Amino acid sequence: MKRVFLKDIAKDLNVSKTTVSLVLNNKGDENKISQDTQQKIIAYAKEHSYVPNQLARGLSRGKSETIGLVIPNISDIFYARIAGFIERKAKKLGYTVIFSSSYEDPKKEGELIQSMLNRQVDGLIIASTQQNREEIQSLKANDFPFVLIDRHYPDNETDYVIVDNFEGTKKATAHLLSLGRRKIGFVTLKPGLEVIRQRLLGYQKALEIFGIEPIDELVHEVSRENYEEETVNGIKQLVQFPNAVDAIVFATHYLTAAGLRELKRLNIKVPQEVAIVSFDELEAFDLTDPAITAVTQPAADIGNVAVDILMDKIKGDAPLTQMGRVLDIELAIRRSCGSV
Amino acid sequence: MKRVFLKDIAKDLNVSKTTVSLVLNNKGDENKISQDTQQKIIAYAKEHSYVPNQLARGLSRGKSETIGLVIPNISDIFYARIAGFIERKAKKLGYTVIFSSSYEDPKKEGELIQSMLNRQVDGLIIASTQQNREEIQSLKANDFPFVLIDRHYPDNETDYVIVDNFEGTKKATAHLLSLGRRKIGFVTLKPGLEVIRQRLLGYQKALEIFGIEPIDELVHEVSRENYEEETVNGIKQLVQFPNAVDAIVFATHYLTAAGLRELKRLNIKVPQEVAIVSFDELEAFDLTDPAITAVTQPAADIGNVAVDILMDKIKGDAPLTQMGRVLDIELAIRRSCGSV
DNA sequence: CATATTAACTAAACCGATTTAGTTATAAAC
DNA sequence: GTTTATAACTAAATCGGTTTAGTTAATATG
Repeated sequence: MKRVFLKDIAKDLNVSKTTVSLVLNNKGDENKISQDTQQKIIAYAKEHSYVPNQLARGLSRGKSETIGLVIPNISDIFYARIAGFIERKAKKLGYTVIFSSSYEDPKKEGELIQSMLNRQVDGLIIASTQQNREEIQSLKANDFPFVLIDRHYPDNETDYVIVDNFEGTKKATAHLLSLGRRKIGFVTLKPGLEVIRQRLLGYQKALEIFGIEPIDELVHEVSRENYEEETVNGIKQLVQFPNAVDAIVFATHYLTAAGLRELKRLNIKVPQEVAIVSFDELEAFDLTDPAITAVTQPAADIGNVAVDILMDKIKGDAPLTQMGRVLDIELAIRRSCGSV
Repeated sequence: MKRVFLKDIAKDLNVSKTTVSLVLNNKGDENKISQDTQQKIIAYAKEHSYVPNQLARGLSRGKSETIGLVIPNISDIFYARIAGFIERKAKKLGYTVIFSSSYEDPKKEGELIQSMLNRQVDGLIIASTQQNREEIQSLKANDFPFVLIDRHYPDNETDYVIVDNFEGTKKATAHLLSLGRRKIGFVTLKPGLEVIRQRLLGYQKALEIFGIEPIDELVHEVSRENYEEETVNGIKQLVQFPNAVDAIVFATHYLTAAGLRELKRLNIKVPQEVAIVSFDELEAFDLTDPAITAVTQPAADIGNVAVDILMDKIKGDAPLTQMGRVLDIELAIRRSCGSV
């Protein structure tokens, strides 16, 4: 039951640590260790269930077989799903994942990245607050393997895997417009994130395509910290504005949930009076009353592609060019937009 | 920009590694290092943004300031929420969290635990598949710090933080009964997990209290791998059984979602024809049609208490007795049970 | 003035692996 | 019968810290 180390195996079998290490790392043959000795060592290791100390191994090899995941919030189902795919794929490749949530705090994000570097992660996957250009650039300058997901620095040449946010809200808004809605509100987060800006632009683009004059008051921006209350206020304004909206696009799943909650409280019929569409979704959005039309994000692809790219980087056989991958999003059409 | 090590600081300042190490670990005073020297070292370290290599430190100290989290599935919002609280609290205490999902595979769970031990985690938080009694017992035998969450081995004396599953379904079922429902179905997972057994027992207990004869056919057990299809079948059976049910209790959030989906497809009015109650919930359960009455689990408490107990263990100042904490659950009453 | 004490350090072992640069004994080549 | 090659190993350095057991010089004590 007591732990056994390389040293112990070596001593007990009267061979050197070197030999044991080579054999257990499958380098026995190439180092011409006799089959006999190899068998002995392997058998002994198995019997005593030897497992190498990863700290020691990591220290001496200069790598840890660990990748770091820095996201805004592991409790957000969107990131939780991505984390699941990343973990599964990483594990398959022999890597362990350590994660930390930044809660959208750039300072904290910087610390987390540092702390992961101290822990000698071999690579990083980051859904950045996008306020850490320095930090990211320094990673790049040091040729440290990393991939940005969900959010990237558009003018920074890095590897990234994101979704087409612009196209997402454009598609969503256009769908509402094509169904005859004309006064379309947009409930979103206060500016700061490029993804949020893209979603706004997509919304505006759709209006433009349909020849609708955008009205500033129809765009309601809430703070992340106090989004529930502010969304409530936003909805109240949007539905009583001199010319009230006949549809609302929400920029995130939680804004949608908060918004729909308030619409119900106000007894506003969805979609008859106000149709709604959500960017991103929660798991029960097909069961809500009404079921919510939503832009769905390919969490599996984001996670898998990110790990793929990162592994290329870590292995060093990555193409020299930085790789940006913009994944398509889909619009899951349900009752809340009034078309079904 | 280039990394600096203890050695470098020592050389540049003409002091020994020992002195530098002591000072940077706040042991300067107790080792009577002069204020002068301390200032010099601290200034130098800050200027060159020295950060210790955690692998080296971990190796030599025999601990890693890392805790391992083994859960069934990080993408399940229930575990994702718990993970968030664990991470936040752990971080505050200077610990990093590494996580892995077992996907309910006991073998995999065992490997994950091993792999975390190799990585020299200082402690483990495990939501076990409950098929690894050996592994857990061995942890305990070796006095390795760990806490079970969500699921525990009832006859194994370990620390754990769980919720009162029995009371949960009992409360839920009793609520339906008190509203006059008499034919109550139970859609649950195939046996295997103690938590699932407890939920079944709670359901049965409530029936017993109300003097209702339990009917085997009203309990429908589905496999985890194929739960969607089997839940669909289960619902079909439950509503057409010679004497069809007037209510259904679901044992997990995803069974509820699948079940409600099917009830809607069958155009069965909820709660008029069939009332439903869920054990555990999804984020939009208050927005579904109808809003779903659910037993809510205190994810924050589970996470926080688990970390508290684990830290006591790690610090070694834990009470010698094993600590079991059974947290209360609440019933969030919404429209699906027909009372509102 | 010899001895004990203390302040301010440091050399070197150690944690548990990996890896480089050899060594030794035997077999093959000339 | 040397020399060369090869098979089968191993000693020791290394990774970057922590920590134990001293050392040295200055000061205090009797």
